[in-house]
Amino acid sequence: MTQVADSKHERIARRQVDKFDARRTELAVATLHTLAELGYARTSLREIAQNSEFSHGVLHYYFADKRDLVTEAVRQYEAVCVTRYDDVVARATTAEQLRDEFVAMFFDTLAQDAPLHRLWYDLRNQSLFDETFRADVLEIDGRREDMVWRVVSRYAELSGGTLSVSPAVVYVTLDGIFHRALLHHLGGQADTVASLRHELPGVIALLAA
Amino acid sequence: MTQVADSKHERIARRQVDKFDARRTELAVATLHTLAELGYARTSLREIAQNSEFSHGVLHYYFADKRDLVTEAVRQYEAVCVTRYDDVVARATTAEQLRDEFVAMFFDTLAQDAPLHRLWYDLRNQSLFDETFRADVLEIDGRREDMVWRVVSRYAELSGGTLSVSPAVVYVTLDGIFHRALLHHLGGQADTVASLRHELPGVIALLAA
Amino acid sequence: MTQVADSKHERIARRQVDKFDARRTELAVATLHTLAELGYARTSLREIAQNSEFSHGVLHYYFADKRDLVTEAVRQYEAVCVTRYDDVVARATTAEQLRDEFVAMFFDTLAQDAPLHRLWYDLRNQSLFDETFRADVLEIDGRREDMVWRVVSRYAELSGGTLSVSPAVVYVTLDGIFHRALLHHLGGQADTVASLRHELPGVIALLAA
Amino acid sequence: MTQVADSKHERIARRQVDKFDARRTELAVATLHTLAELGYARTSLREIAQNSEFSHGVLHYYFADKRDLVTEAVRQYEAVCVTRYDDVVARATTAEQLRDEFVAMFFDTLAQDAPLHRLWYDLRNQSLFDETFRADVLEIDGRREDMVWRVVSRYAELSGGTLSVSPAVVYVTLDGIFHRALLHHLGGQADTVASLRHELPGVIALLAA
DNA sequence: CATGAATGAGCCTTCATTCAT
DNA sequence: CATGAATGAAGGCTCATTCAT
Repeated sequence: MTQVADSKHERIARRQVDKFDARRTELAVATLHTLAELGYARTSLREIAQNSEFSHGVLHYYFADKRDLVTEAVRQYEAVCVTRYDDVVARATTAEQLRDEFVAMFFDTLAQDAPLHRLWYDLRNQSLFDETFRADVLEIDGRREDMVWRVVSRYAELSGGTLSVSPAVVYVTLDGIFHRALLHHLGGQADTVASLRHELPGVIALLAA
Repeated sequence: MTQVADSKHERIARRQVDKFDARRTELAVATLHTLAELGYARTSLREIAQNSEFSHGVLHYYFADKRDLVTEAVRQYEAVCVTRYDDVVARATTAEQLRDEFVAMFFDTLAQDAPLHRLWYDLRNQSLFDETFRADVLEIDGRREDMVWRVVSRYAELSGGTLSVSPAVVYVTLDGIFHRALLHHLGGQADTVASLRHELPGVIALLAA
Repeated sequence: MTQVADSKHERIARRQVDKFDARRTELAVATLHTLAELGYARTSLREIAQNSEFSHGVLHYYFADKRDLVTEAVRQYEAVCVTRYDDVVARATTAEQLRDEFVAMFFDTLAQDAPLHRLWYDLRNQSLFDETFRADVLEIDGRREDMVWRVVSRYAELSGGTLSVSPAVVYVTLDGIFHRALLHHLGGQADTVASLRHELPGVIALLAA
Repeated sequence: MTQVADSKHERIARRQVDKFDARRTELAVATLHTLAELGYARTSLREIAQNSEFSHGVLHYYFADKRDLVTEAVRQYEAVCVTRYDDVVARATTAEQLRDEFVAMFFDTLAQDAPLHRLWYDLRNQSLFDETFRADVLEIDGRREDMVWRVVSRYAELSGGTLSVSPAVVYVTLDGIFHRALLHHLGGQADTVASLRHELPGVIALLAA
């Protein structure tokens, strides 16, 4: 009977853990939007709570502190942002198609998800000062690198080219272009963004010559 | 005699303006260090003052507000950081020499001035959310781009190569490498930094093939 | 059941709103006393909090800013101070009784509530410089005028006299006497106050001759 | 010789005292304007200095502290404001003329010197909280009372009427009208001011019936 | 579990005052 | 004498965090 009771307790406990985690995730997602809007330093827990359907007390119930909450939010970002181009890679049959679809999506998400992207850069930057997020940031950065590498190496494959630089360099180059385009996009300088868009195919070709 | 008196007053006034500006600069430099240590969001005026030999009231005496102070601090950064490689360019007689000295200085300042560099990235990031510093940031970013371009175009000249990408792409590529090296340097991952160092000459060669 | 649950929520919500408002009022009253003691310009939120049983953070929890708090405090004052003589008017059966009870209460509240009255004059004065409170001040001033008019017109009615001046002039005259009496009361000049008291009945008679 | 030297010293000392006082007066007058614009509580010594041709250090040289300065400024106000109607009284030959000229000047200075008048009320109000200015305020108030009394008693003389109320009541009535007119003037309610102007002659007649 | 009342450290800023020059 | 550099107390306000209900 004890055994039965125990397993019942276990089931309940497990279910509660699930519920707990589900709620954490829910709160983290809600957090992500406010965070993206205001940036890490300017976002208060009250603000987050007000933009959600929860009280700010509940944030402290589910998260140890602000860092814990933001860390969880970053992980939610990760889920979305490290596989973005995988479909493009999967369905591409020619190098040109891959390149063009990649470029299109690249600048599409730039405009669509600008706030979310700047949050990513914000948090990656925090990790220069604060170890808290560093491990998560490095992991996500690695996955983004992998994602980009999948695109460019597939491009090389399709185009018969060879990659002369490391995944790291490929990543920082494309990410650098993205970052700069974002900066000018937010600054309202559409022409600079357009120049970068125009130049991107050539850069890809250069990397995988 | 009035004239004499006037010119005396003028001399005094000029000297005082000089003194005022000198003190402003002094405080801006002190600010820069605290800022570099803690990051923009975590730096308070009191902290800055405590790291100087003055009271925090002095900061308000010399600067209209925090924004004014930080802007001035950024300008101090600029003075140092947008001409760093000019001597290297000036004295280089061969492409190899230019490239090697550039790489050496690149990783030297990375290690030496890591806090200052991360501050730069921090402020550039702030400008994604807050237009306060955006104009200054864009201007400095432009100057950094020019600086990098001077290096790479001189390299192409010496090596007889041609540059197939724009200054913007050259900049974001090298700056992306720098940023990533900084992130790993601060994360204690010396091996990643070493890889990037090892790869940098090839990247330069690729850009100016 | 949803309905039941909703109405339960509503009841809770209502109760909380009540509690919230009750605490606001409580704090506004506490504010009023500190304000009355020190005057508007010399009263800080920290001081107000210290004279209450709460921390100063609470003031910011219940009030948007200092202006909001002081406005609420003024409204508490209003509730007390614009109907003060209404009972006297209601129960008076003869002009003499009305006049005498009015005079008695006039100098009674002068002595009893001197700090509160000087606060009123202080705030009315602020509104000469700062329009923040001007609307509230003008409204309260209007109500005070009405209150005084009710007294004097009832006096005229009972005495068979007629009022030859406007409510505004009646008000400024009696309020002027009050203000001066207050000034001398606080200055310790009891004799001047006594003179004014002695003369007040005649002034009322003159106004409603 | 000692005596001669002494008397020389005395002469110099006297002259320096004169110069000292002259400078005090000069600074106090300059102060008055800034004070009138902003009100007592909102006026900083820096602001005063900036609106004058002096440095703020000099204010501390000539005045012990802010109160000392403001007290001196009030005394400058006094010089102007307690004899304003004396010429009107002196030249009046009929009651109507006196009354009309008084009313004209009354509302003229109201509009012309509104900032100065509100400063007076501000300082008179400070004295309800702060003994510092009380003696000066009471003295000035007494002189203003005398000034008003000279007008009204002369009016009674010319019109053959008798004054049935004390100087104090006459003063507070007319001053009350002035204060209210000022409040509405600054509040932009010209109609209320016009009503009061229209009614003022009747009030004077009533007081000196 | 969830709420929101309450706390108090800390931030930016203002300002009277002191004092070396 | 006069200046203005420097100080530090104090003010309004924000916010992460705690905790009774």
